[in-house]
Amino acid sequence: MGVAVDSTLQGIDLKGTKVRAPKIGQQLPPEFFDRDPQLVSREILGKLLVRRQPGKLLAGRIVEVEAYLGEDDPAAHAAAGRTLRNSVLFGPPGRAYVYFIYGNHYCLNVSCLPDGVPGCVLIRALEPVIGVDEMARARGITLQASADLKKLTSGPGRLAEAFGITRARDNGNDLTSMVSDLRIVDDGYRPARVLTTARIGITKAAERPLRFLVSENRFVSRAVG
DNA sequence: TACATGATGCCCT
DNA sequence: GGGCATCATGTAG
Repeated sequence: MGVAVDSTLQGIDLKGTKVRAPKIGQQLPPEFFDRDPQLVSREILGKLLVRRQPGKLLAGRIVEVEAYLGEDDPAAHAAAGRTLRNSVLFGPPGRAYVYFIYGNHYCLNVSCLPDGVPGCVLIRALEPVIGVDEMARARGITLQASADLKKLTSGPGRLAEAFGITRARDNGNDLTSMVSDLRIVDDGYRPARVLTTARIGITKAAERPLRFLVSENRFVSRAVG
């Protein structure tokens, strides 16, 4: 293997296999997500997405997200109103909204705003922090060069696969609950600089600056420019 | 019941 | 930079 991993965490086994439930950081409360998705987007950058299961611990730092609003946002799944598929968006804040796209990929969002008001943040890229080997296994990738790390979680479909996120398993789960195996925590890290650009891969309302990313971070799905 | 679509990623040129 | 796989979902008929 021999691949170096940039990490701001210290004293943690990066392979994540023999870690005995370390306190990674502070659990984000539901109130954090009970706000405008644009504000949540900015502030969720730098936080850790954590998957904790028996014999498995994964963590990745959130470095790129997009905000999706309500009916005033034509690109949002909530724009056409509530359906069986998007009902999580209309529920309480801090829940996982997972959808299946292009017959191949899952994407993870976090619901925002109070119960009854739709809105979410799409997690688009992570910087791998804990459990790199497990992520590589899940992605079917052999880590040989440092550049291979970027293939693990740089993109919404990629990170979902690396973390084993599926609709059947995670949709509707409370990311702010201590008993949930998928959570978002704050370990104190703060991005030095946040950039804002147009959202990626959409046709409607494509000009709105609702994509947020950590400046200078190599794990974003697409460089600015 | 049929059909059009898509908040992607991978492979090829 | 462009083509395309692949299927759950929503909507029209």
